[in-house]
Amino acid sequence: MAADVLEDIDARIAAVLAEDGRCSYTDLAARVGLSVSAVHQRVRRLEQRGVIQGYAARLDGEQLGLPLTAFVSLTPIDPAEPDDYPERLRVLPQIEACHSVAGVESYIVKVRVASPSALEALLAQIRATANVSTRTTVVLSTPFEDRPVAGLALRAALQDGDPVG
Amino acid sequence: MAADVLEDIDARIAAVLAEDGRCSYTDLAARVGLSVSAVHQRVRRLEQRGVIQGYAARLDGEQLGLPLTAFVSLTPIDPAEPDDYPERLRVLPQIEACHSVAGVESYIVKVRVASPSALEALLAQIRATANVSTRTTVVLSTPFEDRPVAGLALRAALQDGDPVG
DNA sequence: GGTGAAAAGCACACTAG
DNA sequence: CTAGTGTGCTTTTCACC
Repeated sequence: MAADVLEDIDARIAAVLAEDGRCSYTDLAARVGLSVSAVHQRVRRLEQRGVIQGYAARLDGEQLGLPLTAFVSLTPIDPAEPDDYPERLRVLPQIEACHSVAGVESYIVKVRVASPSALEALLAQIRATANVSTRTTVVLSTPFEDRPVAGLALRAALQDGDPVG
Repeated sequence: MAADVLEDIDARIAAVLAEDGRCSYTDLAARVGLSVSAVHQRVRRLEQRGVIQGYAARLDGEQLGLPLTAFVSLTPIDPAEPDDYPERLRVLPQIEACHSVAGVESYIVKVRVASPSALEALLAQIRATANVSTRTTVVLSTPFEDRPVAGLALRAALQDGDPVG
């Protein structure tokens, strides 16, 4: 389905909304050089097609009382088991993301917790609910995160349709 | 217990905005059971305090022509070098996040590219600009990602102030 | 695909209690 | 914090190109 990459205008709309998710259609229209209705229509189409999956406030984990981030790599203990790990892990709200990966381990999950002891407890929960062994990498600091998807900014800046990669 | 965790109401406001970043103040007020002016004031305070750092559209990388995600672990080649890796890496738009971590490697970055060959090129760029060796873990699929920060949903659901973690 | 105009709704800054 | 007022802007739809 990756056959047709986004149109240039749509890419620029997406780029603006990736940076400022609350941008008004009026502003958006001015920035991309279209009428308000046209922009509105395009945004709705992007939402319907699932290119825009939603809008979210970016929150500061530290100020929310969850200063400790870590990546946990999971290795199944019983390889014969059905692979429903994501469903099992989904119930743990401390898990922010879950990726199936190619490598020695099967999954990488990103977690956010309040303290080292909370991390300890969470790891126990992960091992118990998913029947896996874990390897944990603690995050010391995060210079940057959640940057706009690659190429959008570039394409928007260049105002052309050159493929980026 | 974390010195000053968010007030309950603020946590619920943050939870709503984390899920629906374009929610109107009118809706928000109805959902958290406050007047519009009060909610407006609280949101502004949360933005000023940096608890809410901004708003972003969540985009589908695959549909944007960047179907390949990977985690790249970096190890400095020259340990005597000044540690300005984040600044050097920031110029590469394919890098979505950069974390300093405790472990064998010094950094983990998350990248999004169009193809395996684009990944190959990016890895060369990373090694060249940061003078590091790399270890790459390719993401096969992402069952979930960017979930609302842990505890917020819980606290909002329970509508009380029990600590989570 | 695009425009522009009209009605309804909302943001925002007030005020007073 | 609530409640209300008011202006201007935004959203949304509709007819039309």
